Amino acid sequence: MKKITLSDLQESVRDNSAFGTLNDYFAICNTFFQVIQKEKPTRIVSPSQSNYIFYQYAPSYGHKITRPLNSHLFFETVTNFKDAFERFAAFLNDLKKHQDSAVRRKGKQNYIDSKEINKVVYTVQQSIGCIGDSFENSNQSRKRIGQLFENFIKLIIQEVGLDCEPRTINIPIPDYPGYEMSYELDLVFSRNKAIIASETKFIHPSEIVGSVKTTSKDRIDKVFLDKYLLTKLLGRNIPVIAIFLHDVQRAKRGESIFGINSTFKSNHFLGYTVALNKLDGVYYVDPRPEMLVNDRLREQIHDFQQFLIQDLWKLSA
DNA sequence: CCAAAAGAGACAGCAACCAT
DNA sequence: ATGGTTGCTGTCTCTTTTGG
Repeated sequence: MKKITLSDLQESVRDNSAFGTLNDYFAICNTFFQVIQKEKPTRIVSPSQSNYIFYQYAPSYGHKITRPLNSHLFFETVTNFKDAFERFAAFLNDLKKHQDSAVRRKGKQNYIDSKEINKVVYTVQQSIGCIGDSFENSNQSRKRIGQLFENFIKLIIQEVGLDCEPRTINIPIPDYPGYEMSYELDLVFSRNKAIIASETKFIHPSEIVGSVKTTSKDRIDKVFLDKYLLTKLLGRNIPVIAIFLHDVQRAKRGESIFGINSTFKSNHFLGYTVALNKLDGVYYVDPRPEMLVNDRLREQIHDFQQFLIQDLWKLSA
């Protein structure tokens, strides 16, 4: 059998046809751990925040450094991850069967309390991110990582039984007859199966718009603007939610190149909330500590697991 | 008052999609 | 095919705020 290397994984990330099912995501992550175990890249603990670590790849990959990984969420070992992914898949199956948040009453409370859903999603996506960080062409990697995260979330939402697809809609511009804006939406989802296929250029009242990005950064503005524009130009309230993986990046901190920076602009977030509109849900797989501490932020920002178990069902009820 | 941290903005190159 | 538009994200740099 051929030995699997990091460049094989790079190949997979570049392959646009390689991620049609959740199992494809399991497979690449699982393989990533095998490669890590074999090639043993240097593991570095961030001096500025000790729960974040980096891997540094071998000389043959240019000593490239991965993105920061939150060790509270990242599994790091093959067996732990394998078991956790199986529990994750089984839980999605339960959600699909019951079609509401009631599963939490059926002996699943321990699993829910463990917050393992966030860990599985985080580990899968960050392992893909780490593979991307070994690319020669970093911009190609960024593009693919963003696409793969969007696709991953789409598959999860589909897996619990909803319709969910990216969509480009045309919004008519009032006062300018014949003119319309073309507007790309990351995800549109609904429990109302039949309706979606028929109205692909518009948003049906039962549908929710989801914006999916790995970090909010300066693009948080766009999410608020989406809600504002869609609601204003379509003449009715359009529910818009946002799903982010995290909001940290590596940064030089004094002498060290292994520092951590937050990329979440909390004051802009609150400013947009007041001046434009409140979003219908903001979810992080790896929330920043301030989001859980600050009362204003805590009202609006929750973790991804809560979206999947509770809010998704309330929103689309 | 100064150093460090946080905030904000700019940028890179690629990809997807669409109209022509 | 071609060109225009929109979108992707990690890092660098510059500015502002913080805290001792």
